[in-house]
Amino acid sequence: MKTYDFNSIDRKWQKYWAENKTFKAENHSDKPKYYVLDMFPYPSGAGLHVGHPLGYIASDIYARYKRHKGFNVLHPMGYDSFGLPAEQYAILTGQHPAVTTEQNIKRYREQMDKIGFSFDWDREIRTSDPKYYKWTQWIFLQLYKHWYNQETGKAEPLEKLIEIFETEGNKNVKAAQAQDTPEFTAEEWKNFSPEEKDRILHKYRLTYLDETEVNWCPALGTVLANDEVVNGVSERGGHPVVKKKMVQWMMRITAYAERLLNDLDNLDWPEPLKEMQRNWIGKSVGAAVKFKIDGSDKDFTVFTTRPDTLYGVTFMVMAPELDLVDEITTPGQREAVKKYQEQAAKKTERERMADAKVKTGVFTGAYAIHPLTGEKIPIWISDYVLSGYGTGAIMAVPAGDQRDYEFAKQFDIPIKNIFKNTDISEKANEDKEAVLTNSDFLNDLPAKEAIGKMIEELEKRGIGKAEVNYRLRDAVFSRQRYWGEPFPIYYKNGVAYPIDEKHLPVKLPEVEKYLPTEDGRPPLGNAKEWAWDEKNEKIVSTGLIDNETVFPMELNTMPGWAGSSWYFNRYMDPHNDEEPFGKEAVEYWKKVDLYLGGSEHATGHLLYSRFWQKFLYDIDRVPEPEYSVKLINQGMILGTSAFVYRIKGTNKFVSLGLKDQYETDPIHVDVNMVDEYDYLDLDKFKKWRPDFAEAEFILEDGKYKVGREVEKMSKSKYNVMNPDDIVERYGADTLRMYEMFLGPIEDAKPWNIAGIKGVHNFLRKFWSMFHQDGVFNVSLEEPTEQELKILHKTIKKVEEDINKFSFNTAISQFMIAINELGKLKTNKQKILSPLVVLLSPFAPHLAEDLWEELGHDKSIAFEPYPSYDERYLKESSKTYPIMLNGKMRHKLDLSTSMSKEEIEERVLSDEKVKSLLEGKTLKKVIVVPGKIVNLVVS
RNA sequence: GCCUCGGUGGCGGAAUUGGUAGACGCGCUGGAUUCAAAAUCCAGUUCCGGCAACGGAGUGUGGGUUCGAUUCCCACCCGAGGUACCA
Repeated sequence: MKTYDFNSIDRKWQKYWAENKTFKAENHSDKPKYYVLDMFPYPSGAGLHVGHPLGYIASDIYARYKRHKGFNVLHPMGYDSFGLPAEQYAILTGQHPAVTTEQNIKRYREQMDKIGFSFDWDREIRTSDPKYYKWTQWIFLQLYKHWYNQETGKAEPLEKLIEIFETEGNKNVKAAQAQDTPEFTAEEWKNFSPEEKDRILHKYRLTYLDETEVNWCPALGTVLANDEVVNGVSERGGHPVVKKKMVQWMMRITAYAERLLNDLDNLDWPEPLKEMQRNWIGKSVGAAVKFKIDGSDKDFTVFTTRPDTLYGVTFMVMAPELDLVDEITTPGQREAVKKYQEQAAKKTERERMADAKVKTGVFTGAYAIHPLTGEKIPIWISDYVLSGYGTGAIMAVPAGDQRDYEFAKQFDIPIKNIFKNTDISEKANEDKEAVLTNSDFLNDLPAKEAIGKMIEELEKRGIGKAEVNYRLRDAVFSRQRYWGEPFPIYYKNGVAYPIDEKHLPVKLPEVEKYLPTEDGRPPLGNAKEWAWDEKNEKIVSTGLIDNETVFPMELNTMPGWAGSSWYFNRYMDPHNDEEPFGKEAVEYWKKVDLYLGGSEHATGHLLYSRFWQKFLYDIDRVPEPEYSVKLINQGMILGTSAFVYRIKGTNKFVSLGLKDQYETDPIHVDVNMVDEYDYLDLDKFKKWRPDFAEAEFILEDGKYKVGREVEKMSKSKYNVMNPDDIVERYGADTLRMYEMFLGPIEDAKPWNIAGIKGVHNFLRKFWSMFHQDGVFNVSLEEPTEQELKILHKTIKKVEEDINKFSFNTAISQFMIAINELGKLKTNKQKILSPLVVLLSPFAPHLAEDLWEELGHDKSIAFEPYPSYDERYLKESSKTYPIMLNGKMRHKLDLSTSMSKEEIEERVLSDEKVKSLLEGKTLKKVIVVPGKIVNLVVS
């Protein structure tokens, strides 16, 4: 007898879709377009685990749903295939990263194919493919050739800037630029040497070289961007990170800070994610105030959000790294200052954070002059002031800032109380409602009013002005790595020059070793063919470098986020060799309509890609300033780790229930060696690792019970579950539906297959409705009113749920329908046929198969989505709860056509209601039609 | 510390312009089928009391608004994520 044979159904239809290119998206269509995108994966050696497909399944359901709704759907997939693990594997084994990457991609593809995604694989892209990174390099060059004009609020070609320089110098130019840009006239500009001009232009470019303090990770041998450093250690591997000054390529993302911040308001993104980006950008509004240095004509500027507290300043603090510190330090203090600076420089990020509780610092011996009172104010240095934020110097107001307060207490600096009726003997008063005193013209004002007044006064006297500051910093774009995009850059006399666009892609050269060179240069320093012949415009052997005609090329590569910052646009036109993507294609697809991915990319990929999109928008390459207006975060699927407990210093393992009697170390064991009742397979365990071969056990009831804990899924925790086994055992449709049934997409949830039976049963029941004794048997009879009601209710609810991305409740609706129809033993074609279409996004393999059995010769994928008929949703009567003071006491079936008055009359005449009201006074009757009747009694 | 989100049965989770709390699934209990088991089907399943009808309690805790609160307001407790000397 034939049964629901999911394995052969899966294979049959996966083959069919591939052969017929069912999901190929065209760039022309009469249908409206819809673009559904998943964050593409990094193809790691471990393969897909059950967490990866969660988002892919959700987006696939929605993509398939949209096809049924008559949309031309773009649903692509690709690989973020440059990255660290492949390179580290190469260092260990000598295997070229391209080879392992290729293998991993093959495995990923096989696994994805088994789940039945409706991707258009003809559009697959890989960031490590020269045909792709050609355009990543191209975008880099465009950034290199543009500057950010704050007057027009967008990026403009450098030629335009040069024009301005030639006519009026840079005096009136408002640009995002380096802080140390000198001021010059048109005349001076014309007299600059070409090198000087280059150097100056460099200060304006959107990508530029700069010696900056970077996060240097010695263990990884590379620099890291701020978002790659978590709690003072590297995100990958958890290695210590130190500050180091290095010349690096930078991305001037700060130019876009305001737009990146403002445009968040128009995005339909999860609120926490938007909040993370807002905090990361960290806008603060305040004032810049100029302080003169006592006994010198030098001055310096501080940034403050509380200019109203200027009268409370009792000392100044500078970051120890600030150049100005050396200039102002008095001979007497020189040694102490130097010692402190050295200490501060040596600290790792982590140490600095750990030491944050106690304020440290040194007096420079110098004094500043208070701009309003003329008082002498001592200047200190301390690492609680950061060189990278604001001007790296602050005015300290111990009465109004807790950090300044602690510093003052630590070093016995006077604290001047500038707040009325406030006790500051214990801590500073940071309340903005506090009213000022001892503050001259600001007396009796709260901060809100005083800030504006102070700024007005500062501007009038020319000693300060309103200013906005951002926490966001320019992004480091260089990595000392091999497996990334090379820069199309060479160096002549220490100045960087671009390699012309027509020579792209600049292909990654072969190297013998993937480690840095012996003299500490990045891995590309090992390349034999890595020099630029300027005359012949081609890459030649490094041995030919003469710095006359042949020059060294850039040895750094681009970071992981380069390729992922624009891939969504490439999918629109993935095989274009003339442009990154054609105008016509982007005009058609415009932007991503639905983007699915994890929130861990909030301040990395999701911020950088918005930045590049805005740049591409400015240079008129894309029609939208935001590439993804709707974004959903899928939650992580966590693993359920298993532990055995080894008695300290022995090779003896004690079962969970008895472990408290011993001193033990918990050890992760592979979850595949543990059964569903948490009992360990001892034979497998002994064979697992050689040092366990002789293991002894202390059992309870003859068995070994493991401990369980929910953790992130990872190879090292031995808690990874692969989707392949589930697909083999239950079929792809069961995996798809089960992952969705687990709970809301956004929630993190531990993986357990306890409930998978329920979903699998549903699919088998559904199959059974079309078959009798295993033989296809569907009736052409007209459905009854009752059957139609079930159908139309289901259509309505499922569609509502899909539109809310509430796939777990949509699946519940299917189960309810099947239970109800099962009771009626329905096998009518007119009921089952629309239900198959409805189910198709969730269980596409089964749906295709039943669709074929129903006599169709085309894929179900483009079948119109059934619509519901209101008439079948109306109830003729409803069971009303009858409540007494809000508590349910009785039920009555009443016609839905009755008016409020009729309902009230009918309820009050009911015998049971009469008996309930006995001995009580009825004060009020509340009737909510279709919902409840509430009797208010006393 | 600050920001954001959340707290509902044995478990995953439903339900909010305030209106029958616990849909659906898992698990569990009983029954049918079977020599038996698995599978399947039927019934029950928030907790307490009761054979039952029924009664009482109940959405983290305490208060408030309301005829009526999981939903709104106030205070607090707990958990998750983010962030941390950003002046």
